[in-house]
Amino acid sequence: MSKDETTEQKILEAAKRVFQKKGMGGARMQEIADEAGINKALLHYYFRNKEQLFEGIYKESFRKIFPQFNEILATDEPMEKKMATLVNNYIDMLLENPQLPSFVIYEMNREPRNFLDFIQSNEVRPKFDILVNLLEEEAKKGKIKPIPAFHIVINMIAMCVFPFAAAPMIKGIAGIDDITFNKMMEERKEIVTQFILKAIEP
Amino acid sequence: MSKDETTEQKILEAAKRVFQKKGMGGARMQEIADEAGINKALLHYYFRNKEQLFEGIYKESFRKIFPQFNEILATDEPMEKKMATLVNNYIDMLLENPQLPSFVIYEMNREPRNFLDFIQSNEVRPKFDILVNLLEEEAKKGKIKPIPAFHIVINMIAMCVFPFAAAPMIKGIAGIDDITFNKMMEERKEIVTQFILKAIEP
DNA sequence: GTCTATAACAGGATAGAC
DNA sequence: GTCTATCCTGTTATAGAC
Repeated sequence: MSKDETTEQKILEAAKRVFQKKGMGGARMQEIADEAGINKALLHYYFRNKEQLFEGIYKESFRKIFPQFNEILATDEPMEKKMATLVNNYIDMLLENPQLPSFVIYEMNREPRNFLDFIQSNEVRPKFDILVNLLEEEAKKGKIKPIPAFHIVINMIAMCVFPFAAAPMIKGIAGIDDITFNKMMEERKEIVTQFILKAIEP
Repeated sequence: MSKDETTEQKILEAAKRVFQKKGMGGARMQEIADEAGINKALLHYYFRNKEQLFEGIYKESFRKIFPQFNEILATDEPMEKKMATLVNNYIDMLLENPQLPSFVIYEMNREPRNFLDFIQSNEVRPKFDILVNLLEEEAKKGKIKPIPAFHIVINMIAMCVFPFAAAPMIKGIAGIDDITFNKMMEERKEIVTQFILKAIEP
């Protein structure tokens, strides 16, 4: 943590770590203050209350976890290449933010209303339909199997995201450490891409 | 809720609902008492404390979420049939316990040590290795593609479990209600099975 | 902006009557 | 077994000095 960060930045980083690990309910303002190297009062000086601090972190998580397919899909690469890039980028993002899946899954289930309000704001609305449309077109052209496109998208996201959400289980059962786990996830980029492309071959 | 349930049963059912939705940290003894139609004091009469009540619910969840592959895999059906049965049974269980994935994912990330202790007790230890072994044998025989078997198993579980963990997102984005969601998950039994079998064809 | 001290409250747990 | 009332600890939030 560099020393010339502003206090606000330090707070936000600390809050991110603590909230992502413990969730809104389990997080403690004291712990966030400690992590940021300040005290509780100053925390409240910057963010009136816990709720407000949480909202910021929560929204930021959406921006990352909902892939913005637009740029990738706008290229004129063939579908196979686009799919590979999507999987690669998504797994890369998750390697950098491994706590994101469990955090968002917990919060969206704990307070679905809150969650739904967020994703209806234009700012963080996920745009799966672009990918769904692409797949449907490919199916019409007979270039892929006519599986309902929505399920293909869910499968792709599931295979990318789930291992991170269930990381403690995978590490525990396979008996591997963090470094080996990360290597495994690197491997998955290629494996998941091939798995999907093979599955949707006509 | 039938009226001749014992109080203990009512408590356990209420606790299950509340804990699965809110987790250990977010759950309130008051809320569990309300759901069970009793008061807090009586809750403590039956279960000394929150921790103890929680542990029971948590362990029970493992028993359900870790498929005991043994019986299914012990049959002499062909591999394709076994895979189909696994996916069917797993999705059926999840349709009956839709909150299970998000609950277990949250708790295993919140307190990994606790989680690891549990799955090392023989009672709830998952037995993925049986399926891994089967797939490796099939690969040796050249009957399936030589993809690392561990990844195939993760993919299978991911495609079954993830949609339930991320249900609020799927419902919100697709704009569907619970009934439509459940129908979609029924659909997935066949779709996921075919998706996997196609993907691992030699 | 940052701190110490403290108010205000929520939530788990217990005492004791019935 | 079940209730009401209460205690006690931990946590959020604020007041006020520097």
